[in-house]
Amino acid sequence: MSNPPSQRASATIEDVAKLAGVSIKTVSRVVNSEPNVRVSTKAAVQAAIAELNYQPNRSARSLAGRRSYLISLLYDTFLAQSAYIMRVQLGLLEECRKAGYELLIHPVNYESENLKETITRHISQSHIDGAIMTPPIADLLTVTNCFQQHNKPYVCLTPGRELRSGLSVETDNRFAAQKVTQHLLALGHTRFGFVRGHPDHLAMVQREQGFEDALREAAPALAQSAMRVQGYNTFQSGMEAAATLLALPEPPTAIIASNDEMAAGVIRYANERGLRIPEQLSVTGFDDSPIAEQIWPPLTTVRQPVQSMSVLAAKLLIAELSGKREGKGTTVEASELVIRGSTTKAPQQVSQK
Amino acid sequence: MSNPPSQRASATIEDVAKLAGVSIKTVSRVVNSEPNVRVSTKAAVQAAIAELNYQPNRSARSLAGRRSYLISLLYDTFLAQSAYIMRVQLGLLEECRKAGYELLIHPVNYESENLKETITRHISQSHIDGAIMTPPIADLLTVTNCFQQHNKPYVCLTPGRELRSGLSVETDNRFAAQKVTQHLLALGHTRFGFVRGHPDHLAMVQREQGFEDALREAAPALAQSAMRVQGYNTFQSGMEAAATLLALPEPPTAIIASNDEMAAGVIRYANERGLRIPEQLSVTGFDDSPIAEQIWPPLTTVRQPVQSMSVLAAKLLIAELSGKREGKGTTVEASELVIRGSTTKAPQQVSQK
DNA sequence: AGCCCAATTGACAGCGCTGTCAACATTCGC
DNA sequence: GCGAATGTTGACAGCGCTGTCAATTGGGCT
Repeated sequence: MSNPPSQRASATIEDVAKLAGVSIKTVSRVVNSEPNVRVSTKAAVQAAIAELNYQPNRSARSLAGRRSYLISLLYDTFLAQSAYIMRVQLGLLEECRKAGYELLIHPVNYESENLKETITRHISQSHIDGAIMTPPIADLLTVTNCFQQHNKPYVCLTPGRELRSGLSVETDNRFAAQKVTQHLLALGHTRFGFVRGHPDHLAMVQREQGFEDALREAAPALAQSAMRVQGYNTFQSGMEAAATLLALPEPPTAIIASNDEMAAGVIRYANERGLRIPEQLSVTGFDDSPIAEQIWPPLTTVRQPVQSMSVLAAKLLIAELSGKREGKGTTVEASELVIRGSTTKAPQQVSQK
Repeated sequence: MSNPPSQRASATIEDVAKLAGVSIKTVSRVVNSEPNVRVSTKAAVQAAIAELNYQPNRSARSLAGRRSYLISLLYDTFLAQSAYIMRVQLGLLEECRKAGYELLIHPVNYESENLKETITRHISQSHIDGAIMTPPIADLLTVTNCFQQHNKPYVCLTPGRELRSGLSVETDNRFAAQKVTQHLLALGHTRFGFVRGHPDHLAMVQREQGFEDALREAAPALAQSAMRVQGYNTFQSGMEAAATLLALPEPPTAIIASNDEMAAGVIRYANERGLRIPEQLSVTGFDDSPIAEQIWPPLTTVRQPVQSMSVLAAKLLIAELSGKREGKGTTVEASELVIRGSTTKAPQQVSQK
């Protein structure tokens, strides 16, 4: 005879409590998986929740409690168009949805003067529970300190430095770059060009170190003669780097780019110049972003488990928020060399030392 | 002598009220730009707000009032990795930030059985004020009806159908496709291949109509002989479409793909087969996504003002939410033909009718 | 000056939930 | 079988803000 609560836009905790014949607080306990609820009570409450299709109100929860169930993804505006960030978003979203969190997307300019204020404001205004960030944001002490001060947990994806606090999910950039270089060495290449990544992105520096490691290990002279050019992670900067490298009197026969976009730029430039790839020039990238398979020839690169890393990052953060961190804060995921059509044996050289 | 409120994590409306010597409610009025506040009072309150760096608490606002300052972006999981969605996100984010809104990212599977429930739950649980959606989600009556029922405003980006209610930002797909086709006709092409877009994405159907329009206008026989192949908006499906088209006894000399990813797939397939582009085959895309400039040869395509359209969509929605809709709900933005290297004169034909 | 209407302001009751704490129920140890 | 320890439950007071409505003020007019 009473008004069915289903008519309401959404059932409240009170409706559930009434239906289950318990107090509001007990429903709250069940919803939040708190201990000390009798099994039979719990079942009754869950039945009521299911019947009313009850969804806790996030605003009320956030206002009353200490948690907002909001997680933020921070990245540089620069990356905003990258396939990398899309994959990160997907991974995070997947995990957030499972755990009942919402994801807030926050591109910020990492070079901005008032970055700290921007982030402080974001933290306090949006009431986020924690954040996940990618380089170069993750590499800024200003930012991580800010989170520390606010006592908000955060997870850095592939930070390029040791984290004083906070969690991280990393990958073996240096080792992977070493493997790429060794792959080219094994193909007989001796004249190398290296396209550096964005200098503020420390993971990029690690890639360069791996490159150096491999060359030095093979022959110090190689490291000597290899040419390094600065790039900025973009397709355009890859083209420019290629222009520089291929204009050398003794141009390289293999170019290692610190990411796929730049490698694609190199290939594109070489194509324009009529260079045949890989016969006349081998090119490698890093990341295995979609573009690696969409250009011709397809790119030899390093596959980063971006999506699984993001899922992991979300899991770490959510575990931390739930107060049940398992194990240590840093997790390393392996990457994998993917050999495609952009690399082959070095062209015949005039001489051999 | 009193404790400086700046020590607190964040100032509350009460702090501001005290400092300005007015009531909480008056501060609320100023914050929400409500009328009937004396200019001098308003100034005093604003000064206090500035001094305390006060940020209203979104949760409290949302709980007490009717607005959550949360907007959702709905799109199909399918699109989740596309450059298109990235650009949409950027545009929306830009505008949301200006207006103090947060953006919630919601990829959903448009083929899912319980899509309606998923969205209903999203609306009620996250307390969103409104949503912006892209096809194919925007083309589903189930979804738009759902928003209508909940009385939540929404904006559709390039919906393929007349909207019964709701706002939209559109572009002249049909006309643009016509222009592309005319460009190829002017280059002397007579054997056309058309790669259809995803059938559930109605804007893609409009593109096909534009193609038909142009052919019929030029010569009905052309429309007769043109070959249409189904694609699904992906690079991969573009490659498959190309395989079908180029295996024909009389393969086309020009292939019009309904988006850039598929066009890139066509070019990639042609490359693999050793076909020279554009000399032996002209290819066009649609959208002007980044890939258009990253492949070789660069793609002749139609530039969609995606970012400005998204900004506009956000503006429309926010205006609607603020109760001050200006003008009508549908806005059409112009697109532009961008001629690059993937199209040229038709190769010499054996005969001419 | 006196009266009325509109502009301006504030008191107060929640929004739906969680934290605190006290009340009550059950179990354990001996 | 009794007190203590523990498990289980609910009453209640807000969280920070907005909506409602009543109180107060200021002007314009006669």
